[in-house]
Amino acid sequence: MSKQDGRNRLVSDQPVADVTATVLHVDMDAFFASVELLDRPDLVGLPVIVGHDSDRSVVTAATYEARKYGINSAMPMAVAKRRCPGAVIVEPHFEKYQAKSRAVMRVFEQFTPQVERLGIDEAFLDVAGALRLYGTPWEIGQAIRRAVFAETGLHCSVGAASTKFVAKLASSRSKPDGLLVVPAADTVAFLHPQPVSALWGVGGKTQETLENRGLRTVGDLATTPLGSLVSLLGPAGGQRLHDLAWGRDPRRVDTAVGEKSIGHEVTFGTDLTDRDAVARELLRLSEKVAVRMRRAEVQARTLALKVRYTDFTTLTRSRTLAEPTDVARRIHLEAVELYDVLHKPGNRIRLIGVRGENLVPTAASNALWDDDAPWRETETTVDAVTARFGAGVLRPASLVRGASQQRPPHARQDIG
DNA sequence: TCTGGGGTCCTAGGACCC
DNA sequence: TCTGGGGTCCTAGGACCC
Repeated sequence: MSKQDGRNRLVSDQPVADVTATVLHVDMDAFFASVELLDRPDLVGLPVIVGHDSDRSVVTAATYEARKYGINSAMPMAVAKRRCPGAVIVEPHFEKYQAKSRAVMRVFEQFTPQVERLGIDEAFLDVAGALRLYGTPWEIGQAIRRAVFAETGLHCSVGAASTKFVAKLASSRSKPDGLLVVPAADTVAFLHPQPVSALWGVGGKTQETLENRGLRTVGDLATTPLGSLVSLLGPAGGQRLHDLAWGRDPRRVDTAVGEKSIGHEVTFGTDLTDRDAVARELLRLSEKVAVRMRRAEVQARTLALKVRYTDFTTLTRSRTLAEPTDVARRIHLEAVELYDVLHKPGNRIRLIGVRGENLVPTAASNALWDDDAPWRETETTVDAVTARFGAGVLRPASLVRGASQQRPPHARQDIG
């Protein structure tokens, strides 16, 4: 069974026979920092911080040795350096993390195709169909941890439960390098002593709201009438927290979760005041966004601009287009127009960002003007195009290769 | 202590339509 | 002349997560 160890972890260090905890959450331990240590074995055992060593940056990741000094990710680098002046600061290498991430995900897929990636260094696995082949969730969890280490040299922690949320909480309680199985029957007993901040979606603000009402543990939330939680947190938030407090989490492991938006943003080393300098940055960001959208074969129906001023005031402005786009110049044009409405001489811009939202698959609309794709006039394509742009678009001229680069004329008019 | 960059989800108000 | 309710879309802001 599970037990608390000297480091305040909860771990299942002996085999657990349970077969109800078929949702696994695997979370890499101090992922970015651990990847860096693979190339720098001389730093093992030292407090290491991954991040840019500059005024305006924050900690991206920290080894457990650094965390002993109270250093956490998202903490301002200046604060981290003050807390541990001897810490070694290492520049991040995201391509390296991406590569390791792919290697780790491939290990997961050896155990089950039911893998839902969650960010770069975690995943949910539904192992219900793998029990016959690989044994109990406990045995599968241990096998995964061994295989990940053998394949990548990295440690991970595994939580096993009957729902996603409890599995995720279990992995976090078993860190680092642990495994915790929470059988379905033990769920409520496991949850109720936890602090409210253990619940998914309870951050600093919500925690404060709840504690002001005397609600400190998950058990407190569970015994609070649903109506009280709803009036405190809104209909969705109240219902969700009440459900989670009783271990109810209807979300299934979903292998096909696609991106809902694609964006890039940048914080300047020195604030910008010049409108044209901002416009140039917007072009750079627009190009990055466009490239990623084309790679993902999606287009954005809505474009959003984000601006943060010196005093940290943050504004967003967005516009929904008459037809979706993945073209950098077009994204840039909209972003600059949105910015020009806000621009005032003397404004000091700390951050600027561009994001494409309301993503739609590229195929149907692009078939009209994509020179690389041979035009195939099928009934379904015609129907799809007609539904989107109206019948007038499908004039013979627009079907000629070469002329196809032109957008349907009327699609231009009602933009903006 | 002074706050990155990638995202998701929720709320609320207004427009618009039936 | 004054006034309904529901549904959907759009926009802006904020909390939260990794």
